[in-house]
Amino acid sequence: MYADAANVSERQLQPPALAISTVIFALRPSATSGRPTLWLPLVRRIRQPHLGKWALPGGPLAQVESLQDAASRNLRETTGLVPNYLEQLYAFGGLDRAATQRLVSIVYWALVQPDEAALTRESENVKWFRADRLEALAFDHNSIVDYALWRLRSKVEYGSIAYHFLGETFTLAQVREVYEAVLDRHLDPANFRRQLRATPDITPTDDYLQGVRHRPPRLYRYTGAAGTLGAQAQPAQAQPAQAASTSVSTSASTD
Amino acid sequence: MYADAANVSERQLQPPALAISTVIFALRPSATSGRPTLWLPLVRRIRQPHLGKWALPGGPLAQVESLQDAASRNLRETTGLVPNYLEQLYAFGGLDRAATQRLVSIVYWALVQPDEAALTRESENVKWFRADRLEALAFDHNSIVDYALWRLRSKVEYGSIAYHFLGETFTLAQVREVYEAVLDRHLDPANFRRQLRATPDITPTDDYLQGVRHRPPRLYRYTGAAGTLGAQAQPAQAQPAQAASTSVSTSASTD
DNA sequence: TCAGTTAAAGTCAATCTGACATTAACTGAT
DNA sequence: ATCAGTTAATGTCAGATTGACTTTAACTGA
Repeated sequence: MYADAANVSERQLQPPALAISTVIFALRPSATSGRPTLWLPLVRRIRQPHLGKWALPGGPLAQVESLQDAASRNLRETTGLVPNYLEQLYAFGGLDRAATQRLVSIVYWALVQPDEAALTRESENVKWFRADRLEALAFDHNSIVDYALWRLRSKVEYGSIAYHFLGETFTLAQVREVYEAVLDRHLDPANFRRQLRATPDITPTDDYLQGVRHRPPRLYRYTGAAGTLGAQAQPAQAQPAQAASTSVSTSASTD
Repeated sequence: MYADAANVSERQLQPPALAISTVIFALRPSATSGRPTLWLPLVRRIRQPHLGKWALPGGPLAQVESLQDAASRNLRETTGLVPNYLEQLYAFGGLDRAATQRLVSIVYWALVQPDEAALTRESENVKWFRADRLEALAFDHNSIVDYALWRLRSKVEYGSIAYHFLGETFTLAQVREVYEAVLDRHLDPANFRRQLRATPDITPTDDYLQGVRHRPPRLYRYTGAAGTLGAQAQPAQAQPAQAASTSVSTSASTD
């Protein structure tokens, strides 16, 4: 649309191309063990460069939308997903990210609940992959996913984003499974319970999960700050950092 | 150079303008109390929009440099500063950040040591300001500074960046003063000492600070991971997140 | 009714934290 | 030369937190 007729010297004068991509995480049962594990959806490249390889969903930034809106819209268009957690990850701008042009990618990361993830418009060119068993992706997308995984792990250790993997109500064991899948280690059920019961943001309901072949566990609900974190909240601002709850409304912010 | 002759419909087709800015922090003694407080350098706008207002140092991204190199170069050119800590803060891309054009700013944040800060090329158009007493800045730079302050505080609470405010060797009391200035609260000297002595990254030297009118305190040295953090290190990657120690070399990374 | 399973609550030692006390080492003033 | 003032450095102790483990509760399916 604009980079096609440019020769090298003209290209020098053009600003770098700007793209938005998103790393989306969801928990799905492992094919083998059945335990929940981290998965992410990728789309197949249908043009050069890297034609045929799998890549993060993404696209150019339209003039009339904010960065987060661009990420949200692109996600919906390419995969059908509407995440309930969406936050900026990092701006990648290395010189040799793309062979044909100077490309700066502003990357977001998102969490979706299992029922949402099940609605993905999967196809020949859109598929879910296990996050820990990725093949070679297009561009530098492998290292971007690694960085997103690192960020996910540190945020989970901090506290209050694990609930975005779960539905409205959940058992404490389900929360523990999220932690175990993300951090990749076993946690003592009794101690984990004690800690969760000590945090004020997670409230017991009067309901119990039915249909299990043992004592029915109580259901809980997350009642912390709106769509996002609790421990270290980001400052109330006009446009920036905020991880908005797009399940309510993409543009409705808390201020 | 490129946005000047464009009418509205042509502008729609152009990619958003890309700029790099940096929030630089240093500790300087307060004019009143003498205690160290947070300061940052700003540059006065010499063109529209916001002519005459103070703003974060920044400028356009050149085609041939990485994002971090662009931040580093721009900093050196506008203020003369060469920070020993430089990390990406956030990409700001709201629709109404600049009146005349769609502008996406990738903002970095930096820490400089007092002796480095003293070398600033101050002038009519470059001045240091107390971070907690800022007037109305150009664009959305007030909220960007607020966000950078929030990030600085959370990173300091975590652990190992406070040393980038200090020189090669330092007393434990000086480290405590950094914490107190950044977190803005009093810390018990005895307990603070106990915690620092427990971390392996901070090693005692055989030297003592001379010239004080009381028992001379021992000097320590930071011996943790290279230029950046220690507690939660970012994954080894080709281009991205890394906060590089530019006092060694901007491009020399650890991998 | 019993075996199997997980929920839920409790125990206990080890560790960590915050508040505070004590002693050490220097300077500057009398 | 001694003393008051100041901060360094170490120690004490009660209360909170953590990790490992035990016990009892509540369900299902054989």
